[in-house]
Amino acid sequence: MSSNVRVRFAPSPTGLLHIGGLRTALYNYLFAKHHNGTFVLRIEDTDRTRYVEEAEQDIFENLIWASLKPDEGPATAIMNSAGDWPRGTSVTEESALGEEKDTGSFGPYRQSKRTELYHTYAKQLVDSGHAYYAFDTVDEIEAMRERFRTAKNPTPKYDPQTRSTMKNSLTLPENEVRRLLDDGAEHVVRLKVPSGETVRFDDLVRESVSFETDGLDDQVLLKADGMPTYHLANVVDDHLMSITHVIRGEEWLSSAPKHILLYRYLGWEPPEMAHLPLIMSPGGGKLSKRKAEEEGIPVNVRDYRLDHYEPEALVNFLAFLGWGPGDDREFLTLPEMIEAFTLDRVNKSGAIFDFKKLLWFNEHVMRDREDADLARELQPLAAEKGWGDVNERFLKSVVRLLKERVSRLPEFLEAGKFYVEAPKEYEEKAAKKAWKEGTTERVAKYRDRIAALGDETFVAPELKQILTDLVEEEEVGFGKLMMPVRVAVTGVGSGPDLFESLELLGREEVIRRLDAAVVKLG
RNA sequence: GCCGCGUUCGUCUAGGGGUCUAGGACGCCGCCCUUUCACGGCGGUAGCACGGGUUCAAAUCCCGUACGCGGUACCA
Repeated sequence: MSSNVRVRFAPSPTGLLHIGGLRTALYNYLFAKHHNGTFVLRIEDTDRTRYVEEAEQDIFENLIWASLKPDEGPATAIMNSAGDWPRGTSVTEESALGEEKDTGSFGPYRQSKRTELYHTYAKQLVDSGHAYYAFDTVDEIEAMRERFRTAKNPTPKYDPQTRSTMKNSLTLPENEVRRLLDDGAEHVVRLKVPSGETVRFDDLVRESVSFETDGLDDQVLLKADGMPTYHLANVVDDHLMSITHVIRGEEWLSSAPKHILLYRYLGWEPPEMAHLPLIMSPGGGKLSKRKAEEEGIPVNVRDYRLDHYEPEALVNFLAFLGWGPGDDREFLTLPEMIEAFTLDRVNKSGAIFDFKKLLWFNEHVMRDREDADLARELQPLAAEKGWGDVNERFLKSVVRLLKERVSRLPEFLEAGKFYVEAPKEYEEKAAKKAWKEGTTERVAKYRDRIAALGDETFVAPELKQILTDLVEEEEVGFGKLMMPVRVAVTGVGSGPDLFESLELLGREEVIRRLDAAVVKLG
């Protein structure tokens, strides 16, 4: 049973999907699903100068990777695909934009394909006296700002005061306006903002918000290139697409009153609005690409996908940046989040991106996954890293031994490097601490005893027993032999269970490494 | 500058007049477990921005200040 709740995620294809964008999408998705509603994807490609070819594709891929598949959206191969997308893989080639039909009946879902609509409504606004044509060039507007600029007002607006000095259909005689229009003179359509009014609305996150219209400028609705601005397009589309709730970032709060005015002048009921707190950089300020990367935080969702982060972890972490279920749970599956999600639990203040906490979520998700599953995902990475044709069974053992000590999938390859490659050198501190008087002799003895083991008996319990017996005979502590063996075999002083590791390496390899260490460290 | 929004441990948050000597989580520190390191378990550290009100009572309501953030484009 579906309700009439309809929300949209409306990114602009001006760059790769940003982590903040993903959170906005997530909250929209959660809200929609919580109410059995519809999650719409709309591409706001009205800025032709900033259009980035690969951006749209990137948005689709990453939404699907994060399990936030839109119910309605533009026509693409990936949108029409089954849904599950392989973790951590780039799929650009295989999923090239297709010519399939849109999913949903409120399309087209790309604003660049809806321009006639915007012109119709812009015309309607002009005819009803709530908008007007303006013929000023960019230079003329700049000159106006220069003219009215004062210390108190560094950026004069195009508003009821200044518009009377400009070239527009409010100041020009009617026949002149007609002539300019007929001649195809470059022009824009501007919203005629009233003076002396208060626009108030109830934000679902912030409650009552109000603005004085005197603080607003005559927003351009239709640009000279014929494209609408965000303001017009978003209002027209949200209405035509029957969007019931607009859930977007706080950076839009300031323009909300202009939207309210547009709904009013178009004679439409505005949707409910919810402005989400921004995701902040640890150093302060909106988490911008540059700022984040300076602090070592990737901002593109693609980076996380290609780096094999667990999508469930990223989603869980992002959900908690500005929202919480209200109880003590920290780990929630997507269905659990859907169940718990309400806008009144969304916070008002910005949330700083805590990278360590993301890693904690990632570790948790990884440890919950099956060894075989992780091994399968690891295999291509291992091959890439030059691990040779290691089989899945071997990788599964590596995963089992290392799972509790890595934060991200690729780290298996670093932490487990010694499983495929003998140490070239020994960590100095560890070697010095392990290799003392008599060590060489003891290691040699251990080497000889385990060398005598058969293939079936070269197993962890046996290897441990032999070492235990030997330290007893030698009357030394367990670590006096265990640590040197560990350093000899792995090169470092810490790591996963030694005997399991020896078993996995196999007799020949272990003997080789022990011999090498006796020579180098003895 | 102007407009708007915000402010509980370092961070994410619970809390919405008395049950708050403010709860949980990440991080950090310590202890335990242990063959090392981790994992895990236990414990600790640390916070209501400030100043005025209102009230018998305020982290919670009101006002102001400070600070932070956003907006101030023919970008979204």
